[in-house]
Amino acid sequence: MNKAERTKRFIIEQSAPIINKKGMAGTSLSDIMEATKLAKGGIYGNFESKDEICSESFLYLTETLTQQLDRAVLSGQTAKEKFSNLLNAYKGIKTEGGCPILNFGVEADDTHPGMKENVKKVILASQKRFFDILADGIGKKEISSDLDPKNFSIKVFAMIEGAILCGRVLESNAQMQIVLDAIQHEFETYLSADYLK
Amino acid sequence: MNKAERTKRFIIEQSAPIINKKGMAGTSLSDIMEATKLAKGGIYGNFESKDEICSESFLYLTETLTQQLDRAVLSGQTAKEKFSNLLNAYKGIKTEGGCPILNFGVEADDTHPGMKENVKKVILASQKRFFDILADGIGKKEISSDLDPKNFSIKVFAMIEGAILCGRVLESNAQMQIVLDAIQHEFETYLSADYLK
DNA sequence: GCTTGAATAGACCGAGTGGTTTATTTTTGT
DNA sequence: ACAAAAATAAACCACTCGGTCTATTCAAGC
Repeated sequence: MNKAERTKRFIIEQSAPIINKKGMAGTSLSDIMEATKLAKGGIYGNFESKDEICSESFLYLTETLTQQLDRAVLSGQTAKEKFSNLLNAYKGIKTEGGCPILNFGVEADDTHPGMKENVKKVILASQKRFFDILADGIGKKEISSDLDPKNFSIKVFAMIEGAILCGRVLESNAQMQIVLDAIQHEFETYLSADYLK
Repeated sequence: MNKAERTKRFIIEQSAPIINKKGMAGTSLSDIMEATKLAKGGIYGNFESKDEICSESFLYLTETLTQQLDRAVLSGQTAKEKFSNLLNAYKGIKTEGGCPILNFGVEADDTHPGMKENVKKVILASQKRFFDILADGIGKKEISSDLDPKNFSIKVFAMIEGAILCGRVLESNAQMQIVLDAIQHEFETYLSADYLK
């Protein structure tokens, strides 16, 4: 990684949490300059525009998140373990400023069609992460085929994002805990007897 | 309602959907001037600051919403009817720019403590609307006491807000429909036999 | 170790920001 | 109809915005 690449990465690392917190419109170049201690030229030598910094920040944030979640899934053997680990990973995540899907999604939906496409991809990938675990578990008779993996994935993802919102506004993790417990409980009702420890 | 009050209301009516769409930071005075066809003096004669317009816009949006939802609840006799009507009302709502709880909540959480308090109240009131129906239904033996009204309200609200986010970003109502159907179905499993038509 | 090209700081740009003031017009109560 | 009060338009304010440009500094390849 040469100097330019290192600087680019450094700028994104410093900017991403700020943009995630204050929003794209709410973050100014001077915010970024202050966070990076770089002058304007140093920023624009590495990026075309503020928009580009926002895009790459979103990518950076979601990649970090994806890594954590994927690792949690991989650390499980059975579908039950994978699902539970994934759920727990969502609880453990500590992205400064909250979930970037929520933050960027809400801001982009009416104003930034390009960014909306990025968020769209991440939402579908997040739901697919649940879906794959469930579909695989059903295929292996670990999970009852009464469970509709598509609908359940959608429901679980919606619940988690909603709980993140509530958690941020209410300044409490209580509701997230309630939601995750409920999901875990409902999931277990679909487990085949052999897998219910 | 005298002229001043009418003008104030007019400005809020015109501004609220814009702020709901573009966000507080993303909406400029000139946006509001253009929407109202008023000059800057006309705006600042009626409001102290842009912040005040944002606050009153949020109040206006949520009051409108609250009315629709409360009306849906009142139009039902039994807990089952009330709950189903409320769920359906959420589907029918057509607030320009999406749910203000989501929009304002996400933008305010890290930057506007006052606004965050406003959103907090509306979230709790929204959850309470579900809670009251459920608690009442349980009291009247219409709903099984196996259902925890507090946890279920939280779960349902989170799911709906998450589904709104997905609907906006994915530009489709499909996920909202899936989520509402799932809630309705789960709710019905708790209905006492007498009330299951 | 020098040359070359990349990286940087900071002055500068025009446009737009939220907000104020003033002079004028419009509405209102009598 | 008229006087008082409210409402308005628009010029004006200082400041910040995103973005450009140039002169200088830096780091790397030979």
